[in-house]
Amino acid sequence: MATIRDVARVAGVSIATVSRVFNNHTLVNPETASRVLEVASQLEYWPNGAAQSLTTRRTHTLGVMLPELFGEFYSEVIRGIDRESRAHDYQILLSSSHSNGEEVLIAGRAMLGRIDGLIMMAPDEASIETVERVRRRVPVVLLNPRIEVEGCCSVAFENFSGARAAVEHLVGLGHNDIALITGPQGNVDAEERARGFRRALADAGLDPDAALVIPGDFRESAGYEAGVAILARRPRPTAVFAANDCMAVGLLAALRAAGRRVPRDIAVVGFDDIAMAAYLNPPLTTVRVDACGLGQQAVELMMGAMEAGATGGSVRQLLPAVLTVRQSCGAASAGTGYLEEAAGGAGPVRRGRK
Amino acid sequence: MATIRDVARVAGVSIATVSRVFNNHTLVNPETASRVLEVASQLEYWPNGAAQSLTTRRTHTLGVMLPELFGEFYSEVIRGIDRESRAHDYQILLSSSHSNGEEVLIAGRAMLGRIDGLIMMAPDEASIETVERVRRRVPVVLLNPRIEVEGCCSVAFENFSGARAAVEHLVGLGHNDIALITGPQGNVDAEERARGFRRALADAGLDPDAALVIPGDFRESAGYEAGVAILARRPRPTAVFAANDCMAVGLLAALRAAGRRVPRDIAVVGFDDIAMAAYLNPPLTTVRVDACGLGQQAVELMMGAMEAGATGGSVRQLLPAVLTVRQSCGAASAGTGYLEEAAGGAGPVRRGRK
DNA sequence: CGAAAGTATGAAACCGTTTACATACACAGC
DNA sequence: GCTGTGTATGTAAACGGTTTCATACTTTCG
Repeated sequence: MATIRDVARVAGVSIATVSRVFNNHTLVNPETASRVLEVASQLEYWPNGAAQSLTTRRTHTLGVMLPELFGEFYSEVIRGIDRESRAHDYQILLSSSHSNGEEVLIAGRAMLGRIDGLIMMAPDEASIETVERVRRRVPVVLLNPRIEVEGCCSVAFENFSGARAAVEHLVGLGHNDIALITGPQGNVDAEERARGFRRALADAGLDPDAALVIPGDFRESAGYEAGVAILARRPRPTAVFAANDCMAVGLLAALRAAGRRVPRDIAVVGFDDIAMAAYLNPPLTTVRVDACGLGQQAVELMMGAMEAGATGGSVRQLLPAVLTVRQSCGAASAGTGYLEEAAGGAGPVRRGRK
Repeated sequence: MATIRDVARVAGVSIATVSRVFNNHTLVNPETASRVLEVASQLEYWPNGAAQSLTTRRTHTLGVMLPELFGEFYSEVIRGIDRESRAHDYQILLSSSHSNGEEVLIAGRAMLGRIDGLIMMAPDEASIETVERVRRRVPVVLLNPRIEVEGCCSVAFENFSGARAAVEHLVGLGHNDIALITGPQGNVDAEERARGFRRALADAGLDPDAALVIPGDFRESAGYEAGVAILARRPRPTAVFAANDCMAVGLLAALRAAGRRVPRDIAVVGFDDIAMAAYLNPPLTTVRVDACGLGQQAVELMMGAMEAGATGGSVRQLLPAVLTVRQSCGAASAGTGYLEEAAGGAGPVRRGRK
């Protein structure tokens, strides 16, 4: 509760001097300084953050806005952001699970004056107004943006080429009736992955429009239901590409419940490479994206943008999405997925920085 | 960049009126109000958060401090905090991965004046000073505290009884040579779980000191190494209790790599019930704790504490830890763990709120 | 010895809000 | 025509810091 004034009074100096001591700005008499420090610690004086950022216009805080905080992917992103922010001495102000543009606007408003920059995940049309308004005061970095915004940096995954590689792999294994379980409509990642799926089929001389496409929503339950639908289909597809791993998990469960063997009866490929993918039965072939790295990249771009101020251009960055072959696609001949990766005596692998 | 003064000037009113319009405080002439609103939107005026919290002394932000942001457990906790905060219109200021007391203190200092309350995870001796200092200004809620702090609410899991139930279950299945893989030294959860382990053995007439205890650190790799050590032991334990699921995952991998079957050769029980536990091969018997619920509870206690101000007592809350029997312990006779839970046509279960 | 340069500190303006208090006006009741 | 009551708005003082500029006191040096 002690303010800078209290410290000044007790120490017998002016508030300017106290401020100088705490920001070791200009040279202060060492004797005075130690006296001030002494009094400050006695009074348990801690500078008030709000007041500081009001005058300095710096908050040492990064705003983070997510559409939802659901599933492992998002928490990995946050972990990446958090880790990198800490390295740069920034804290993060989190606001998530906004379902519509109005909410996003309110959240953005609440952040204003409290952040030095904003990292926004998967902005869509509804949140574009917020982005524009925030952008006029602090730098904004977009994660997997649906639409690029003039003057904003962005980081995204190579969803398209990742999905294409996955489906090409299935085609290469001899499959020519491949089903797709899509992500939620309107989701960029989902759409890009669907586009990659179609392109791979087309490139292989197959008709994308003839393929079975089941709408999903990135959740496990959607995968389960899709599995039921796929099993009912005649002729039955010989392979399925799920637009994310969560749905692949549900799909595997549905197939198992029906007594089908994977990959013998049906091959399955997912997307994301979540932590449990390697532990599934069978280990899931999927496309690996480094969610944590995405967050880190975003922070690094942000640091650059803050340094450059309004003069900096807007960097667009693409992070790789790499096909990771395990057993659910039927390509791997031996090993257990987990062991393959863990082998070498070094113990289990961890997905770490970069 | 427009301030309240700009709006006032253009609209031809005083700043007080503008402020009143935005806080729809006392009655303002509707005509004046709409004019102010009009000007404000034209000027893209957004109130400055830092300035607001300086005068009102409310930030609508909760501080969250974690020792590390690693593994699914923590991200679940954050999700719970985030979700509940949003419901109460609070944002969260996150600061994590502090390795020593000094860092915690700095982080706490940076938060001061920016938060209305602090939720601190797993505080130890090193961070106690920070807690004490913060506590003098805003309410503090402790998560799984190593030491209770006078005047702080806290939420924790019933680690002790959960672990005891797990080990009792193994004993009930006929095991009398049970090994323990511990968590990191100094971690409360780890120690409580170890205590539950010993108690269960003692209650069953077995000597806790005779049991094989392997020090771990909650990471997968520690579980793997522990597995190797356990297999080398003669006579070989017939069951293992891992202090968390991550280590159980590593353990299972080590056992599989050595060609041992679980639970036929060795029974395994974990703790936490992370998402992948039900998907492991075999599905992992473990003790379920609701990490997300922990976060939510913390926020609810915080809301109460903020309302009560300094007058409120300090609530201590315990959340249940429930044994969840799957197949790795050898008790379940049929089903696949996943299917058992997912059965009923309702699709896969999700761990949701409460 | 006096001017110039350097060091240590204080006074006061400012950051962008909220809010207690004062003021101004309109209208009712006597 | 006063006084009393509402309503609508303005003035100015906080809130807790940072920072520019001014001031006072030492040194240094020609």
